[in-house]
Amino acid sequence: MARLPAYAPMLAQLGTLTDVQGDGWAVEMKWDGVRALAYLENGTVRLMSRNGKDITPAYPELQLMAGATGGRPVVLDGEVVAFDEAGRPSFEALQPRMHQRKAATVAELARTVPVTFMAFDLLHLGESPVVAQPYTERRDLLENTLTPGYRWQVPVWFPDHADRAFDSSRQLGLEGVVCKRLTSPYRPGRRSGEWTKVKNVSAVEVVVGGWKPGGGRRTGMIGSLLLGAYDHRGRLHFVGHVGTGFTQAMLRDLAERLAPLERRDPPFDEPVPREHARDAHWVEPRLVGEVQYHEMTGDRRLRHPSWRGLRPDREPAEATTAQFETTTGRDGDAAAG
DNA sequence: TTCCGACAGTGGGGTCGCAAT
DNA sequence: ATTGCGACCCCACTATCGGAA
Repeated sequence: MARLPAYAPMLAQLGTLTDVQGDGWAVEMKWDGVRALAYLENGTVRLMSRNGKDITPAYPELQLMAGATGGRPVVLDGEVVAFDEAGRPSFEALQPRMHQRKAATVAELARTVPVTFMAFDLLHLGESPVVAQPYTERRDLLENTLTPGYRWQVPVWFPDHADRAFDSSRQLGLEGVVCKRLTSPYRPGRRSGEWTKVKNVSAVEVVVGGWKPGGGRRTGMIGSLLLGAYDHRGRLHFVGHVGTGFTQAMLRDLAERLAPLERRDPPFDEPVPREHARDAHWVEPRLVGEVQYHEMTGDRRLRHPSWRGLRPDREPAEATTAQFETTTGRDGDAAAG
């Protein structure tokens, strides 16, 4: 029997809701997990990461999926997802699973969160590639080929109305939506607007409490900024770094503004972890800037932060941790004591 | 001519494994 | 035993270049 050919996953382009107005779109929820192509043949499941690494040993429970196609060899595109107690996809819950190089023991598995494979596309069926067929055809084939199981699903898609689906994704605490052209073929390894992702992002104001020098092309310039926000008692908390989103001009401007604010000690009212404090230059917490981010991590740090620019119209006191609480939902402020 | 896509290179949070201390 | 570092996973972003539109 012929071995299944290797594919590279098609990638989505980042866009906004205005990019996906009108007819002809399939709208799917965006799952916050690990992208994987699943090769099902000869009673086994082989999982390959976006970069072509074999990640099969990390997710042994997905081997059961091998029996879900009636013995037909297939290549599936999907996302490996872990869910938190609230039933929402949680990249944080998935992280302990991601680095497994060898098959996990039963005892190890019992201590971790099980994963679910969300199969959203079909690239190969039996002896034939189906990548040239349009989205709708591939989805029909997928739904008729893969029998859903306890640890794998074929998530639904919606025709058009990306705005409504996007609202739902926000309410459900999901990452956003991915819109795909109904007529588009699967283009392995390519990134184009035929797949457009629209992500839930939040913007907050933060105080610059320090900076770290850059390396490589950023040698002699700012590498990243150390950010803070004030709690309701006026204590300045460290909320992470931002190292992207700057243009060359912004980096020069920031360096000029930060130089006269330099001080000896960290301005934060809590210790900054040593690995973050190393090489850091501290400044008076006067500069307020806007940062876009995806979510807060369990350590109350910004995930996927990017710098938007200075906010000279804001006072440092306006950069509050309360901004984060409204975006993360539950909290309870127990950390303050 | 302009625009798009691919690539390289910078930066982030996080985990794990290994070598140096 | 601790620490530092790179290799992975997720990513945002800038700057550049060649080719398509």
